[in-house]
Amino acid sequence: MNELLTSIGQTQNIEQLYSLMSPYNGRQLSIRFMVSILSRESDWQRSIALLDWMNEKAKYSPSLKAYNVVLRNVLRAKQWQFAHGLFDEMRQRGLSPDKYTYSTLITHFGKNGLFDSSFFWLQKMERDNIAGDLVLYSSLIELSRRLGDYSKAIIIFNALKGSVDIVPDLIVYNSMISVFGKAKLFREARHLFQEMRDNGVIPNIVSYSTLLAIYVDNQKFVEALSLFSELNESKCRIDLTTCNIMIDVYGQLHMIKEADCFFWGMRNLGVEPNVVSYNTILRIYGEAELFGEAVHLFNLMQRKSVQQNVVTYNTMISIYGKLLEHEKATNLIHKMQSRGIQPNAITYSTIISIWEKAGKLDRAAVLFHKLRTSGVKIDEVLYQTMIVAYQRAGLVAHAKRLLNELKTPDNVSRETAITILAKAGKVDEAMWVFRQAFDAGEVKDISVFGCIIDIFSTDRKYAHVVEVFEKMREIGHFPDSNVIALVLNAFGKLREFDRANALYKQMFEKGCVFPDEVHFQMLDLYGARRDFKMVESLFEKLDSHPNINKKELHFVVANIYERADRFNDASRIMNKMNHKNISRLFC
DNA sequence: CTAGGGTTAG
Repeated sequence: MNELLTSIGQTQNIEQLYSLMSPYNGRQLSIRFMVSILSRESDWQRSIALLDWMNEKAKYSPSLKAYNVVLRNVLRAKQWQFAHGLFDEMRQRGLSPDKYTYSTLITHFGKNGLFDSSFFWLQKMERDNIAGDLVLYSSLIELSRRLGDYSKAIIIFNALKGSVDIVPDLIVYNSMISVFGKAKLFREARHLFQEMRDNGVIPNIVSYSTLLAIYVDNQKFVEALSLFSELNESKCRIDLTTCNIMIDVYGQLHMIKEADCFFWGMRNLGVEPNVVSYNTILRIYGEAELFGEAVHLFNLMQRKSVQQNVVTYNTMISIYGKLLEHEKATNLIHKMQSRGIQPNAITYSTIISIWEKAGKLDRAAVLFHKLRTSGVKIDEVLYQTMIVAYQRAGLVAHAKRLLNELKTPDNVSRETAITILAKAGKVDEAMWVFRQAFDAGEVKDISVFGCIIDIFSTDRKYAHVVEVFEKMREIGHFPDSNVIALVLNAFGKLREFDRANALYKQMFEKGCVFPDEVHFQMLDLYGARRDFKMVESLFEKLDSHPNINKKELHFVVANIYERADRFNDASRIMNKMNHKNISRLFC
């Protein structure tokens, strides 16, 4: 048997494989043996051939395990169609897919950005009543997070915590710190540290650096510094990523000396700076107009063994732009290409702005045209940069032409076109492109939905808000707190109170956390409908909720009663708050 | 037989 295994491993093609197996036609090779052959096989076509041989020639059917292994190989080879076929085949053979089957399908599709397929398999799994395990839930949370669907990630996290046999671990918690942070639910993100400890999970350096980065992204430097000192008091050892974040913190706080000290002192902490550390301090030098230091550091990187990357060049190009040295900036683009580093959309938008400021708009226009015809990926910032360049140069007609061309986009995705049109206030055009793109199944990015819901709301096109929201739900996205607030508002304006109520209740029950404003908005809606029973019941629910600003809550509710000319109720609410404050003094 | 987390540039 071992001989057979070795010779199968050495087989070159499928015919040879079949001839090797043919002496065993009709004989019972053990299933375990076949699975061991299959799991050694990484070539997806050969593993399918082996499976076919089992099905057609051998006198037994391949087991579920065998199919799972082949499926893994097919998915690793990114043969998506084959994976679907294989799944159907196993069903036809009376095999019921198990959690490994689904886990493999869901994670592989998800890792490759095929999110709808991933959720398609998840739904199938749920229909089969197969319970997911921790790793599967964790992958789903990650998937939703990468999609920007933070509400969905939160809903999955709550489902996970609600199940009896699954206990969240360090990795899920760290993912969720990022999810809450990205959803701008900072209080919830911070609170997870406590929840972790309560559940016997000790936060590690990744937990700290995740939350640090969130604070920095949102300019919450006081919180960042306080968390950093908490980190120093903990047993966690500081690592490279955290150092890089801290250099950035000091830089953004304009504490150049501290940033500099941190960068040059990293080695003393036992942490070797990498290209991200260098890029960060390079940007800080540039922002502080320490141009000599910047140029010196850029050259130092080349002498040291730090591999410069596209970010290094983009940063340096922008520094030359600040110095009004557009020739030097341009030269850097050639230099990076000669070193095998390909410029990207950020490089191009940087240089277009630099050329525009240097009065070389023609050059920018030529470059932009070249990019559009050469198939380079043009994102919304790059496209927008060219529009703004035309506008600043007073060439309004050209700017308008670029906007017009987005109605039938060629080299930009329709998602990009929608966002640019929406942000430029071209509401009808944006909706037109959106409807077409949605029907063609091209709208996937949740931020596109958010973006148009935003502008329609500002434009008071409430029916449009609802239409886009429904389409968003149709493809399985959940609304974030901003979208919820806008949709509740739209429902209110359209006098669709029941739908507003249903949406709010559903999201609330699934454990979605919303900023206070969303709750207050629902209170407002109940008030507008003069449904004071609901006002009271929601008020009580929120009043016992630990994370809600009680003072504001009382003001909001009192205000609702005042507007409804129910002054007794208004003063009852205000008294309740005052009474509470007084009793707290004696506690 | 699967397998999940943090940092830089417009």
